[in-house]
Amino acid sequence: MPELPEVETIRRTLAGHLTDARVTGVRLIWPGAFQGWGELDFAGILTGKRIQGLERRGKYLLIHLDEGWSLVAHMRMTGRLLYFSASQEIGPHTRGVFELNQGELHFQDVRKFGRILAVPSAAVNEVRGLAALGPEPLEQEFTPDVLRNRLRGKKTCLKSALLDQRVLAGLGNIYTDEALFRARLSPERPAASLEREEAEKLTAAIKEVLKAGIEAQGTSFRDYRDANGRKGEFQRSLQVYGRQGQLCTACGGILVSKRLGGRTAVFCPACQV
DNA sequence: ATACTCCCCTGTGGGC
DNA sequence: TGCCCACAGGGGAGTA
Repeated sequence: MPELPEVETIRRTLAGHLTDARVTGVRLIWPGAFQGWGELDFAGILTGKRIQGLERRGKYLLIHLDEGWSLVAHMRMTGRLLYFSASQEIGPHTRGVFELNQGELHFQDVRKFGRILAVPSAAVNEVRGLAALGPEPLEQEFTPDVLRNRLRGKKTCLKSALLDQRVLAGLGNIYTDEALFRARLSPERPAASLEREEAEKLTAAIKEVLKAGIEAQGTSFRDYRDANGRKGEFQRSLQVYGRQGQLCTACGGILVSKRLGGRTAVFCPACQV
């Protein structure tokens, strides 16, 4: 579910509530979502620790605790981290509750794909998935040259390459479709075929659409909510995602959807070349 | 290494 | 109306 703008919004809406809070207890309702470290169990690691700060890397949310521990959380498709200032009844999809000295943090996840790991802060970079993460698209270091280098030698289409978190971190199905439309590039283009000028357009489009997504506090196409349970607004600004069969906002043609690398891409076959 | 497909789950919406 | 199937903001395992 959450892509970079949604995870960033969760981080921002959670930071004020959690920073300096102490974990007083942990209730694992569906333990499969939580993983400890070696012989140390998840609840044992957390209990008593104080939260020092929150960090985002790609679609991962890192919650840094004192005494050298961190939580690595990934929402996958339907995960939510919700903060409540007072004790709150659990819902049917609540997989775990972090009791704090002030309030509670609930992890909800309909599809049970999301995971939260407790790891030594020094070992965060070794966590599978995090280890091979590509560059952060909103950092200055992410340039057209970097993008072209990352796509060099790839045999897949542009859409699949952009979804590969090792190429760059944080794009998912919504924002790849939107970025490709803004750059007027077809998702079917061979990833390695971008000319210099096209890479410039795509780099700019990726940065713009992610910034706009963050500004709108994410896309609530269906499940996504921030830490306060609020929806985002970016679904109102989507130009292609979910609009197959509707009119292209640029040329008035019909948007098409096509399965590429196991995911659905929506695009304008006339505008995007 | 790279690039596919399948799979993990539950809920929903469209077609019949 | 009800049933069945396909599909859903993701990514890991397994396979060529």
